[in-house]
Amino acid sequence: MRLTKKGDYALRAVIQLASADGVPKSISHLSKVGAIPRNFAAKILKELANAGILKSYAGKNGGYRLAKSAEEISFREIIEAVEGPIIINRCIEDSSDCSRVGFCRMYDAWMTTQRKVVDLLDGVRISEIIDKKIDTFSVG
Amino acid sequence: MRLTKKGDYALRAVIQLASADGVPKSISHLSKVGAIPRNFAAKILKELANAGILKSYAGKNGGYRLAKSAEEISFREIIEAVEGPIIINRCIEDSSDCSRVGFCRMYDAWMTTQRKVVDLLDGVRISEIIDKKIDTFSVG
DNA sequence: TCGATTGTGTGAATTATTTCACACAATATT
DNA sequence: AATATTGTGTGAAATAATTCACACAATCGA
Repeated sequence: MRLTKKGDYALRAVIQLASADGVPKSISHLSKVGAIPRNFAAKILKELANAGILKSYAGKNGGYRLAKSAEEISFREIIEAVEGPIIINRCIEDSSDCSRVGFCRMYDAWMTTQRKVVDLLDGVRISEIIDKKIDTFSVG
Repeated sequence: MRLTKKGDYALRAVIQLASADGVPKSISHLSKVGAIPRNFAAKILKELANAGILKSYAGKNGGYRLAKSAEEISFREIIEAVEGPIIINRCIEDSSDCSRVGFCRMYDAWMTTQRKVVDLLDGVRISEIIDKKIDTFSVG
């Protein structure tokens, strides 16, 4: 019932890039400034790019930048990109996993709760974080 | 970002007991009917009792029953009883864990989101599940 | 072409979760 | 009181998930 470090790292990186004005930032830089282990950062950034949140540029002066505007990127999108779909209870994901299919009275309740939580996280946009400018500088 | 099996099991047991009209049900029975490994069930039920959600009765014909009404028991309460406090992001729980304390722009956003999620889960009451009577019988 | 950069795949280390065993304490029924 | 039944508490084995390192391939810019 908590965000993994991977998800946290992903958020940090995206926040960082949202403040970069479209200039690509390298894995090493994002790793350093976000306190993310280098190779783990590489894997995470790659996944964010696969999800269409970031865009990668290879070669010198390359790196990652946002693939769309900060208004269009939500907490949910980032979290799901690296952690997989937000599934509040397994039974929603794969009911074959549950021997009680068909007569479990919890299913509807979970479906409803699930949707509410996802909507909630979908409502939190990266732009909201960025707008709260803090003079201390950088690190998302 | 998902409920553990332990939390799921806890919910099942409570739902089951909420339909038992105050008659104590044994660990073995709850284990069987809820498809919960026996000793794991014992541990979970004990924790629910410690949290004041259930009440235990030793001896023959003993077992567990609700300690209060189904209206007073929420998803949040049950989940927190067995999984510990719902902490959506570690930094909220223990900021010393984060090297970025003081200049991280995410903290406020997490605090707000955290509160919303907890409120949401607190709003889901066991009675809601029970009220949706299903003829198929039992197992929460 | 050279050097800096990203992409990929494997797997190990670490941590968390899940499961269970075992010995003991408490209670109710007879 | 005896006995069967229930819960209590500790801990540890088994599994699964998470986190990260390493090595090398591919790509771009100058």
